[in-house]
Amino acid sequence: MTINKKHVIKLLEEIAVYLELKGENPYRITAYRRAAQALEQDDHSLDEIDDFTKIKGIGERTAAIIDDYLENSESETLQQLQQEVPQGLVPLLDLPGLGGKKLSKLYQELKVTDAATLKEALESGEVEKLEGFGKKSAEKMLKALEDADSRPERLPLAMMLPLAEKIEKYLQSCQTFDRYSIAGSMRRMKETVKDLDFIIASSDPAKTRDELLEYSEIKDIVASGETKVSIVVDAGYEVGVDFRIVAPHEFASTLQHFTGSKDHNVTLRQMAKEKNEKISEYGIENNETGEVQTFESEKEIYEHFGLHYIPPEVRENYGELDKFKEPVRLLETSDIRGDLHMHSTWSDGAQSIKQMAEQSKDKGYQYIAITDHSKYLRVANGLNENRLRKQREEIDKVNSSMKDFHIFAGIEMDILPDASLDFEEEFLKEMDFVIASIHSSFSQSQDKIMKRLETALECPYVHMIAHPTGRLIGRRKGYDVDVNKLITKAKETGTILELNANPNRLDLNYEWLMKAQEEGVDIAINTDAHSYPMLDHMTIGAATARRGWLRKETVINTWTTKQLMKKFGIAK
DNA sequence: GCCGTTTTCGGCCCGACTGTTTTCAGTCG
Repeated sequence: MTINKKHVIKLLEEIAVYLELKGENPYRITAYRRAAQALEQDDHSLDEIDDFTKIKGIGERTAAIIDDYLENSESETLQQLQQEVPQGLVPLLDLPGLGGKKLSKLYQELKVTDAATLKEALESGEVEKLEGFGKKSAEKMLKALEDADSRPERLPLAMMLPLAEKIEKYLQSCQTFDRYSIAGSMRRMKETVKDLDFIIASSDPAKTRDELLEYSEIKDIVASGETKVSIVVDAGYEVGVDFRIVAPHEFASTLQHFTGSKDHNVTLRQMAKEKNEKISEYGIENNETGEVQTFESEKEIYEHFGLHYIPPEVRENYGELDKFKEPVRLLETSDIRGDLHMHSTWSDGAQSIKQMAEQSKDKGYQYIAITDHSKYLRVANGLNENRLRKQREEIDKVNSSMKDFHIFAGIEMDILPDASLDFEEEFLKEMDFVIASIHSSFSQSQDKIMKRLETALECPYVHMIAHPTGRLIGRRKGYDVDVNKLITKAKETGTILELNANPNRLDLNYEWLMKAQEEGVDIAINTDAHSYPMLDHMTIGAATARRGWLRKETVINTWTTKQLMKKFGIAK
C-alpha cells in the first residue's frame, strides 16, 4: 500500500479517538486532532514534506509517529493503543451523551467492551448505579442502542432539500418576524444533512415561538423556549428542526455561528482570542472593556478579522480563514452560460428538445447540449446512429428558430462492460459533443473499470466523462474508480470531467474537484436533467463547486458559445 | 502534545444544555 496524506490524517485522528477512550489529557487529544488538521491544510503532498515539525501544529512526537508509519506502513503507536483499548468501544462514541470519559469509565468499572456488553450492563441496571450516570441517561443509551440500525445518522441532501423548502415557505407566511435564514450544514450544502437549523430575528420571541408551534407538520415538540424551538417533523423519515430566535441586532452573529462548521468557528475563535476578543453567537466581545459589538451582516464579521466574505459552502476549515485574507473569486451560479448534459423525449427525458431549449434560454443561458442515451441503454430508449442523425435534423430546425441561443447536438454514450464504446469513431466525428459514461457492470474490479474509463479518455472524439464515480449519495457507493489516475489521465488527454449537479450524485465530490482543479483539469457542471424542473439543480452544482473552491475559469460552461465550439472542434 | 516579541512552563475555544447535582462535569455543536 502506498501511504498518502489521507492515510496519515486518518492515523492521527484514530490515535486521538483511542486516547479519548483511555481518558487521556484532553489537550493531548486535541493536539493530535490539530496535527491532523494542520496536515490537511498544508498544500504540499507527502513526498514534498521532508520535515513534518516545520508544519505548525506538528511537534517532535507526532512527527516521529508519522515517520514510523511512513517507513513501516503501520504505526506502532496505534497498534499499542489498539491492544490497550478494545476496538468495539470506538463506535459507541457515537451514542448520544457518551463521550470518551464516560465510555472509559464504563470500560474500566463495568468491563464494557462493545455494544453487546454495554446493552447487558444497561439492562442489568449496573450503569445507572455508577457515579455520573443515572436512570435517564441509561434509558437514553438503551434506546439509542436499539435504534442504532433503524435510521442513518445523516440523510442525503436530495432528501432534505424539499423539506427545507417546505419549512421556508411556512416561515415566509409568518407574521411575527420578517428576517430568517437557513443555517447549519444545509446552508453549507453538505452532501448529507443531519437536521435543519433556522435562525429567526424577532422582536417578540414569545409570539414567534407560538407562531412556529402552529406549523402543521409537527410530530413532536422537543423544546419550546423563547430562544429555541426544537421540533421533530415526519417527512417519511424523522427529522429534527431547530429554530433559534434572536434579537434583530444579533441576527448576523447567530447566523454565522450556527452555519458553522464547528471547525471553522473554532479557528475563528482562536483568531478572536489573538485580538483579545471573544466571539460567540451574540457578537464579538472585547475582553478589556466587556463591550459586545454586533454586526449588520456576516460580511462585516469577516471584515472585522481582516478577511473577505467567506461563502457558507467554503466554511469547513480547509484553510479558508487564511486564503480569504486575499480576495478569492469562486464560481457563482450567475457565471454559468449553459448546461451540457440533459435528456429529451428522444430517450428517457420528459420534455422535447424545443421545450428544454426554451426553458434554458429563459434561465438566461446561451447554449445547451442535448445528450440523450446511446443504443446500449435499451431501458432508456437509447439512440442508434440513424435516430441520432434524425435528431440532429430536429436540433438544426430548433436552432434556426431561436435567436441568440445554440443547441449542441450531443450524445451520452455508454462505455460497455467489455471496455468498448457504443459507437465507432467514424460516427462519433459527426457529433458536436460526446459524453462517455458507465451505466452497467458496476461491480467490476478497479482494473476493469479503469480500463473502461481509459478507453473513453483516449478516444479523441470523447469530450467529457459524466458522473465519473457513479455514486448515489446514501444509496450506492459507485464503481471502483482510481480517481487520482482518472484526473491525471483527463489532464493528459484534455478530457473534461463532470460535476453532476443532481443532488443525489454530486459527482465528482468536492474533494476530488479540488484535486482536479489543482491538476488543471477542465470541469463542466451539468444537471443531467430528465425534465425541465431538474435544470434548477444548477444552483446545487454551483454550491458544490464552491465547496471544491472552483474558480470560474476552471468551469467550461462559463465560456461563450464561440469558445466552446473551438474547444469541441466544431468549425463554423 | 504543542507552542512561545509575556519563550522551557502554563496555557490551550465558547456557550448552552443535560443529568446529576446542590455547584458542576461531561457532552455537544
